[in-house]
Amino acid sequence: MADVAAMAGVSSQTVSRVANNRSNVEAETRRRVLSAMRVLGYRPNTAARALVTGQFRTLGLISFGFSRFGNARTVDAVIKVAQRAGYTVNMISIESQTERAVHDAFDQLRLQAVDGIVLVEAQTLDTPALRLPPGVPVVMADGDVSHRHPTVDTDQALGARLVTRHLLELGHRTVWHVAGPEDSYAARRRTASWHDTLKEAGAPVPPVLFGDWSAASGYEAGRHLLNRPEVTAVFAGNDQMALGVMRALTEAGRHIPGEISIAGFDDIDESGFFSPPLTTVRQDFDVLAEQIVSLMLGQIETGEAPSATAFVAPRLIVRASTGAPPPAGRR
Amino acid sequence: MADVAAMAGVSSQTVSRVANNRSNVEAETRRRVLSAMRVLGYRPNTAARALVTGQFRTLGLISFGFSRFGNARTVDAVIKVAQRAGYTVNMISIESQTERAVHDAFDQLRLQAVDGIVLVEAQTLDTPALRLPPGVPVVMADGDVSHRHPTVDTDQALGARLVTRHLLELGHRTVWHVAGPEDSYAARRRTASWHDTLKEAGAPVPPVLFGDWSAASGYEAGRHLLNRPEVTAVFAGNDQMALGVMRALTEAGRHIPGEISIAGFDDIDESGFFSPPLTTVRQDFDVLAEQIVSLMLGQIETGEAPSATAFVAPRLIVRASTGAPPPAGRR
DNA sequence: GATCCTTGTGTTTACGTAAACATCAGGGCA
DNA sequence: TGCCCTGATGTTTACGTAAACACAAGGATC
Repeated sequence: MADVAAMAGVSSQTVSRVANNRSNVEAETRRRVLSAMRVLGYRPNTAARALVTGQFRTLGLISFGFSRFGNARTVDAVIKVAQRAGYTVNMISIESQTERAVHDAFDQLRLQAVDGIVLVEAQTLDTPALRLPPGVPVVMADGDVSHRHPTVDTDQALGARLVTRHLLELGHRTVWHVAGPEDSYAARRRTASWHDTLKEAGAPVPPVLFGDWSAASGYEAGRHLLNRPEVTAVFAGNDQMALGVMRALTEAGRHIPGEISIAGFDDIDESGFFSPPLTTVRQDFDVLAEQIVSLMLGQIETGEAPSATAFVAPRLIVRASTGAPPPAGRR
Repeated sequence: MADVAAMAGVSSQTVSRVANNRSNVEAETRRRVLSAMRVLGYRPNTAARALVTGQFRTLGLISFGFSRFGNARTVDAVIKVAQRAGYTVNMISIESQTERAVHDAFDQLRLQAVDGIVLVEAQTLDTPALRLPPGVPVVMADGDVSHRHPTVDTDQALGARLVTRHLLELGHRTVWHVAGPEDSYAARRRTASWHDTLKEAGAPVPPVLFGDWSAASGYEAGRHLLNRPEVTAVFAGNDQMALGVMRALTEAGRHIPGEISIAGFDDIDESGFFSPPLTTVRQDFDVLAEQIVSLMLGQIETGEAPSATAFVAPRLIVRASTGAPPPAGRR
């Protein structure tokens, strides 16, 4: 920086002003400084800048691996949006979802000096009232709304309602449900909404089967469903479990959707090519990420935590895995 | 830090020594300082530390989105290994795979001050001899070996060989291939190895069909294959394309593996639950990540770039989508 | 017993930047 | 004409840390 100042014949402070795009620099001076910067290949030192300003233009992101489709997509989208806003993303991936692990991750990020922290899939924590160390802006993605931090999430309830209604409208007497793990807030909301939608429609509410989001757990659930000849429609908490259910049924010679209709949630890239292609719910992760980052930047700038909760609407994608129930005689 | 020094009755330099775990501090003094640090909730300021040392304990990672299974798994594993080594990972996600975009990402990471940069799936670049700005250690994951940077990758050739041989040994006269995009180095190596394996076995080499890794492109390829009654075995470049091929065949009433055998590459989480479950090749991303990070840290410490190329061996996973060819009469 | 090395500690300094304050020239206004 | 305000720029300082150097005390070596 000193070299640039010398070459341009100005003080280092003026160079700083140009580097930060301040207004009060004469056009001619600015031009000289910029050209000197280019010639010398000057690039501002982030560490020194951060030392003075206390700002790092970096966001921390804590996530629980990429195996859940929604997590991977959310992380990817947040990174891209943050980049556009001139922020870099510092990632931490946690194996176990204990409060302790989250705290450690939090500590590490604060050591690494980030301006704010995004917590993806925060709901799977032991403690619903997670106490995070104060002093850093936080935004929860896909988290429990009761938290004291701003939260952004897909409208899980709406998604589950869309699927359930779709199946009822096809003529099914009721819809069975393979839920995600009980400690997942997203899973709980999907399940609650499925339950409410059935109630509203006056349909009987069958017992819930629980899975863990994996295709294997869906397969298990599917094996159970085989013993219930009255089942004609199944809503799985995500596409992987739907795939597992389909596999179990197909293996047993059941025809989908002729005998049983199956629907999922997420619309992973492969869903359109399952046998048969899967009816599911698509989330808009790009919009989700926009909201997350904008809430975060707002907090960083104002220093205040809005208690806002933003919901992003999902969309029903109808494919070949759902259809009318078989005629009563064949059940 | 000054407060800690005052409370412990030592100089700030001694506090610094304790914080950095230097040896030359008396046990008693160390104890006093540590307790003072705890009481005051002291945490070292990364920016100041980086300003002095020029080290950030941060790795930059450039990746092309998470849609490719291998990328997502590699990124996740690298993050976890880096964390264990006390490094944080700063991620950049690029949409288009042009040299220009990579350069921009590189610049941004250097601004954010990282100690080294990992480039995931570097092979899809326009220029095989990518010229990266010097001065920062680089490790390529899944990249062209001809580059001047150390590279770590799965042994793609071995994987393709395992699948192809497996199919030949089942009695198939030859094996068709749905390849990944031509600009992908991984795809090229899988294809080349498939080709060589057929040659070695004296089997005829059918024309290659190209896809873009997506299930949709696999479906396209599958439709083409339907016109070729002589096809009894297909090796798809990844599991998604294999799924697409299976979908096309199933739709047309073909039985897998009774009439046609299908194999993939990657072993994505869902592959075991396709209809039928998919024979495929599993890569060990954890080992891959270990190698990447260790090569990186080596470079950072010594300042020298080893021209090493490390290959990680994959493993064949045999499931129900492959079997003996149909008897000649039924072909 | 003198010299040297080692060990534990303190003092001074530099890292590169932006904030705070200081200065100076020129223009508007009474 | 004199005052004050504004805009462009320079000067000084602080940010929190670790490196470099200094120094004292004690033990080992000859």
